[in-house]
Amino acid sequence: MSQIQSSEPAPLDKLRHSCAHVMAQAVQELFSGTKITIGPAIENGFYYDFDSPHRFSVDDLAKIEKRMLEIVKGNHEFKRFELTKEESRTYWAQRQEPYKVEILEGLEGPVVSHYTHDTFTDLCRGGHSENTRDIRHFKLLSVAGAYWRGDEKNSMLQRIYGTAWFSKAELDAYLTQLEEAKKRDHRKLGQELDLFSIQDEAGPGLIFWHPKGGLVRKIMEDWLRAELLRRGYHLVFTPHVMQLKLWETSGHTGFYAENMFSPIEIEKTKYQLKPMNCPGHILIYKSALRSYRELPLRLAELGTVYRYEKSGVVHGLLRVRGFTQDDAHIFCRPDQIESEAAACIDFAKAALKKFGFEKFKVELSTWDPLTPKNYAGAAQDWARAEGALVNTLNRLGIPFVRMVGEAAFYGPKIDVKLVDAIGRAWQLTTVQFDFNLPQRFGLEYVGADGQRQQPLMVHRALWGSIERFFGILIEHYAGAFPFWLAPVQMKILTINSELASYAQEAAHSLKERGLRVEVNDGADTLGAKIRNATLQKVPVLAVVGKREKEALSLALRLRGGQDLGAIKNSEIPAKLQELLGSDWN
RNA sequence: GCUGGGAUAGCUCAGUGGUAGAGCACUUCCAUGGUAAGGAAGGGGUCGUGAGUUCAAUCCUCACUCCCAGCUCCA
Repeated sequence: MSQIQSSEPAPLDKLRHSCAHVMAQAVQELFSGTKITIGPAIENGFYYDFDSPHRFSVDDLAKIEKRMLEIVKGNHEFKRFELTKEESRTYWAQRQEPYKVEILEGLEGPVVSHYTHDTFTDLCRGGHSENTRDIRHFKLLSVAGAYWRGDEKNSMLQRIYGTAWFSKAELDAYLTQLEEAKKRDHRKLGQELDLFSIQDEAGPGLIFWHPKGGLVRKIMEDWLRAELLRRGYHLVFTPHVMQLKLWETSGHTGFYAENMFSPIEIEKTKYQLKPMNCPGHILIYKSALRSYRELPLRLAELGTVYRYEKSGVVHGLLRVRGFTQDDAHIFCRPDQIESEAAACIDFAKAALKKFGFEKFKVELSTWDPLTPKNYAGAAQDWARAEGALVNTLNRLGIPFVRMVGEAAFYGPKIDVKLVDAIGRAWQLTTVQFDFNLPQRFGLEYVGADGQRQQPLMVHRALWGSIERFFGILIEHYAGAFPFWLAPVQMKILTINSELASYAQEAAHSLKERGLRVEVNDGADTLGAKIRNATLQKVPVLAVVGKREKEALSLALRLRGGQDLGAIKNSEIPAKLQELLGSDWN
């Protein structure tokens, strides 16, 4: 059932929602005492939430599917009928479906619609297939917990997820896609390619960057630092622990406490591990009397922060407890706010595009005027800040979704989200407007008229965090990093042991010319060496045999299979540059 | 944090109330091979941690830690 959908759902959504009804029927038949709640169509499928004395396991799914197939083959029509709310309440109360009774409370209008097929009826706004025979190609996927009405204060229901399609081909394609997504899971690839690890002995959500992952990170950071300097930022470094009272001034102990590690006490003074970089940059701003001529002052830091995340939410590189933000704080005059916000968005586009991302979703997160106590600052400041961000987005012609109540405690923000290989959306870029911290810290600059003024602040991170962005990159490229980003760009493989010294010499000379080259001169056969290097997704394989040695060359093969034949060592960089184009650097 | 499922060699996993096994990886030896796994031998595990039941626990019970799926929350 779904009472919150718009009037006419898409045909595929109708099919999926109908499939959810059929599943609910099967579940209620097979597991007595099961109460139904809601079961909408979702992207790629559907779910239904049940309250049941039975604990559903993956093994139950096959049983439920079998019964569903029988129901579907019964060629039952989906029939709509209406009851007044009062009639409906009686109906559901008699059937002992308390969740349906509760849903009714929230519905408007004198009558509510119901849908029936075979023996099953649901309170439902509708949008259904005509007949159960339309539902042929479905599969139940998983069982999980879900809070009633999505509120963690409510009881936990059991949710069964499934997928349904018009044709078998579409269903199979979707299931194959799920398999493919699993293969490019960054946690799996991170281990297989020896990029990073998370160690039980060290703690959850804390990342160890291995040599190869560290090298990719170094390349990412080099690109970013160069771009920061080119765009008028200053690079700074600030301490990881600072006195707790600084965080009281900033408001973090009040508004952000539940996300912070506990303070550390030393010599009777409390220190706080930093959850954000802003106060550090503010102290640098305050270290001198600033002139309006210095603004905008853009302070950037690859700043490592630590945040307490609930144990159930840490996830590979994508949700961690210690991470490095590509952070910056821009101190500016009120008349500069829109141009600075626009420059941030331009920078963000460049930073994502460089890594192969073209598509993303933009959200404008605003405060919720109904709960002002969750935010710092006055209503008119929030309105003004929001107006500035809306103007910027409109002027750039960027479509966005407004997210009420999603703002940071100190100001509204523009967020950019990317969708990963498995369809999850992850927040990366954030551009946040802040009129609050400048006030709390008493920031000033001397205006053209010699009067002290208060600057405004823009917080921004482009990749969000290097860990998260790296995780998404691994999945995006399925571990096959483009040549310029690959930790090992070329692997030289010897045919027999007599070629080891020539291979080392060739590697040395290519390294001198800036290529990241490794040699495999071990005892494996050539076939095994090729297989290993291929599994490591090395972009260029270079085979050395007697012929190549005599011609001072290497026989190159690109990832993907393109055979370049033997090329003289001295000509290799130029040849690769020519072939690889934008992947070269 | 919540619901459910897990934790056995570096990795992927099998297995049993009488203290363990495979494949890959690793080491050594043989082989010197031309584009996705050459052959042989060997080393390696307090079976996540701590209690309990038992003559005996990797296996059964409980607690904890961590991991996985989802929910809630977030960069």
